Amino acid sequence: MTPGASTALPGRALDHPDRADIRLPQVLHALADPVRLSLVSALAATAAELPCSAFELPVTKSTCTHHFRVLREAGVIRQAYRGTAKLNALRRADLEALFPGLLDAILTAYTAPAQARRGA
Amino acid sequence: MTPGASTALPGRALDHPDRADIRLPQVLHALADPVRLSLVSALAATAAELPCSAFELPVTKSTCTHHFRVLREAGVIRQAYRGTAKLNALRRADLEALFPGLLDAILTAYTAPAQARRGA
DNA sequence: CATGAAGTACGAAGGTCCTCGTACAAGACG
DNA sequence: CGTCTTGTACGAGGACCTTCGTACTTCATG
Repeated sequence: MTPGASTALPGRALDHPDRADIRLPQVLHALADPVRLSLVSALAATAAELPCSAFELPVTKSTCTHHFRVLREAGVIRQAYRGTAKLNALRRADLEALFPGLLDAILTAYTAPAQARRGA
Repeated sequence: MTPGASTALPGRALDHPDRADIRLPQVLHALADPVRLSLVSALAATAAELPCSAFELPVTKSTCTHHFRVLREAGVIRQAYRGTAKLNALRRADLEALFPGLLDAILTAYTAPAQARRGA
């Protein structure tokens, strides 16, 4: 299942798509899920690397692993092991180079969704 | 003004979500499909209302109807009958008010996808 | 009226996705 | 070494999505 992607990482290695292999439909699909949208929003808010356990999600660990994998395989986040934890970080530079303004527009729309909806 | 184009349509009526009911995940999901992305791109390029038959799609009429319905129910386009034809138009103002910059970012990413992909 | 064009409704097949439970692997630590 | 934490792998169930074919409606026009 691992097509020779082993490098010099301490633990296991993870497959990430090259910047040139990131596709817009896949990114949009990855961000079209509420759970993943909240993950990405949390990552963008901290601007740091977070382990999976730092998120409070309404799903189980298995599902969490699944969502992180979808985000990673779409090219939205980068994951790296550090001990038993796995740190997650947004691929802001890659996304900005490929789709300028897209991530910010989505994060803005997600973080401030009420301005045009009601007076709240 | 076009006769009877404001309140009651001459033929059948179509359900459109209110601006306040447009949801980001649904919009992203609607735009995550290559067929629908091409539809939206074509609509944005002409900045006019187009009938369904104006698009050359690799799918049948039934599938085309389905995709237009997904876009309409997500709040991305507005549809109106005119005779036997059905005109489609982007809901740019609504989308821009709810998700500033989102549509432009997606259209830019879709229309000019090769600039940052050089060397691949 | 008859014909044709544009689009819809309905149902079906095949695939994908989200969620979960359970069993397991890798590292930290006493 | 034994145990705990963190996360994975695998499979299953149920829902949803995409695509199509066929029959149908609606409207324009000769």
